[in-house]
Amino acid sequence: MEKTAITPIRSENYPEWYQQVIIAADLAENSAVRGCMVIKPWGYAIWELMQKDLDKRFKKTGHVNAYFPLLIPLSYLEKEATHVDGFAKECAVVTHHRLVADGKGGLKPDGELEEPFVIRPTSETIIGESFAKWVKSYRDLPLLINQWANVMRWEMRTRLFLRTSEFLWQEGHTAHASEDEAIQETKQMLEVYAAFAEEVMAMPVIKGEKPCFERFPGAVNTYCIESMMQDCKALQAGTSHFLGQNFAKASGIEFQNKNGSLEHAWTTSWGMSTRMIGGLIMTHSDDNGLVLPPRIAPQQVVIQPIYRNDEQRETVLAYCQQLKLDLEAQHFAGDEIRVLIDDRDIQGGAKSWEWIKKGVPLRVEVGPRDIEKDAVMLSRRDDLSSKQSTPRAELLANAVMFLTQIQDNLFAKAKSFRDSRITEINSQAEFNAFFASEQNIDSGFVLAYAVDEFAIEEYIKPLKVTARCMPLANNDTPGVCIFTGKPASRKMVFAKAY
RNA sequence: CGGGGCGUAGCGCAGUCUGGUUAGCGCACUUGAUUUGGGAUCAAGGGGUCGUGAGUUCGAAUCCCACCGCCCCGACCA
Repeated sequence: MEKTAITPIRSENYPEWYQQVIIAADLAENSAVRGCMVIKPWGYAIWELMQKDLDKRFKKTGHVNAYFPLLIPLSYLEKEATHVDGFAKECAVVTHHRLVADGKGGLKPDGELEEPFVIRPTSETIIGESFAKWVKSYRDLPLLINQWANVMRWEMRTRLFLRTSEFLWQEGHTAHASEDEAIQETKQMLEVYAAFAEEVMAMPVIKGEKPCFERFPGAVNTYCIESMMQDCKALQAGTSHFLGQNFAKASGIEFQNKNGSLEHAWTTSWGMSTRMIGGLIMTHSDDNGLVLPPRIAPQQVVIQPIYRNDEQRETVLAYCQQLKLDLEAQHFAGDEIRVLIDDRDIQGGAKSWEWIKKGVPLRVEVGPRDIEKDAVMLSRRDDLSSKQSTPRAELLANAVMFLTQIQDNLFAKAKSFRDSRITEINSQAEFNAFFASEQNIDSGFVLAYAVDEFAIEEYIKPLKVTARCMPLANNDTPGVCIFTGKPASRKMVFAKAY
C-alpha cells in the first residue's frame, strides 16, 4: 500500500485522522488550559484571511466594527429568559477582583464582587445595553454593528477548532425599525456567509432555517448554512438569527417612530467562528494532510531552492527570488499571489512533505538542472501526481489559472461528494432503517418532509440524528410529515452532526 | 457531577507487581561525516525535582498515606 503522510487514514479512523492533520499541518495544539487551544501561526494565518475577507463583506453591506466588554454582569444575562436557559450551564463566572497571599506561598482570590461577571458566551445582552442608549429615534436606525472577539463556553468535551471552551468569532448585532427590515438583514447575512463559504472556503453549503428546537436561545428564527464533512456528518458553518423584539424588550431598545410613539426595535445577530477552520479541514483534506483552497492559503506558492554547494546556492536563490517577484506581481482573487521561498537547511524530501501536509496549493522546486532549461518542477496539492517540469514562462502565464482551477476543483469535488450523499426519504420506517444501521456512518444527509414542531425531536433523538435545517431553496410541493402524518409544507435535512 | 484509567526527558513509552549500580528505550533535538530533485544513513552528544507532600527503610520511580493534575466514557453545545 502507498505510504501516506497521515496515519491513520480517513477510512480507518476519521476523528483520529482529523487530529493528526492538525498536528501535521501545525495548525493548533491543546494548551495547558483545559479545553482551550493554542492556534499556531499557520492556523492563525488562515483565520486572518477569513477575517479579512468576511470583514470586507460586512463593510460592503454597511456594517461597522466596534468592541464590547468581555465581562457581562450576571444581571444582564438574566434579562432574557430563554437566553439564560440556553447558556447558563456553560458560563465561566468571575467572582473576585484581586489576589492576596494565601499564607502558604501561593495566592488566593480576594475582594469578592457584589455582582459576579460572566465571561461572554455571546454578547446580545451587553450589546443590547449599549443599543438601548444609542437608539432614541427611528433616525438612529438601522444600527449595523459587528465585533471581532473571543467568547467562552464551558464545554465538557472539546476538539481542536470544532469545539473549544474559548474560541474566536465575529458577532454581528443589528437593530431595525421594522420587522421586515430585520428579517431582510438576517437573510442578507446568511447570503454573505454562504457566499464566503462557497467562494473562499470552497465549502458547498445548504442555506436553511433551523427547526424550532434547534433555534438560538432567545431567537424567533435561526438561519444557518450547513455543510457536509467527508465522514458525511453535518457541520453548521454559520448562523444568522432574527431576534424579533425579544432582546429589544429585555434590554429596553426603544425608539420614537415618525408618529412620535415609542416602539421596540427589531434586532438580529449572526456569527461565524474558528470552528469553520475545522470544517475547512474536514471538507478538503486528504490522507496526506491539509488541502487548502488557494483563496484561504497563507502561502499559495512555496518555492524550494535545490542546490549542493554555495556556488549553486547563489545562482538558484537569485533565480527563485526573481520568480517570487514575478509571481507576486500577479493578482489572484484581488490580492498579490502569496509566495514563500523556503530556504531552510533541511532535506528536500522532508521539506516537500512538510508543505504537502500544510496544504500549500502550488509547490515549485528550482534546481540547477531546471535553471539550465529556464524551467521549474511544479506540483499541485490537489493532484500530487501532477509534478512535472514546467517552463518558467508557462508557470508565470498560468499561475493565476492554476490557482483558480484548484479553487474550483476543490469546490466541485466537495459539492459532488455532498450531492451524491443526499437521500430523499418518504417514511419513518425508511428513515429509521437508514440511520439505525451502523454501516450507515457514511450515509450522508436525509431529506424528508417534516413539520416544524418540537415533537419531531423525540422521533430522531434516539437515533442520534439531528434536524439540521429546512432548506430555503426547497420549492417542493407540500407533502406529509414522515413522523406525525401531518401536512408539511417543507422538507427538512437530517444528519448526524458535529 | 457519576464510572474507569494515567502521571518517568519536548512527544510516546518501559521499569513499579518482587525496593538495590550512574533511571532506560523510540521519536524529536545538537554536532560531524557521507548523502541530497518524494519522507536519508552512520557516529558522537545534550536534555530528568520519576506529579506534589509526608512517611516506612541502610536504601524508594518502585511500598504506605494524603493531596494535586490530566485523559477516557455518560447529561450540554458555534
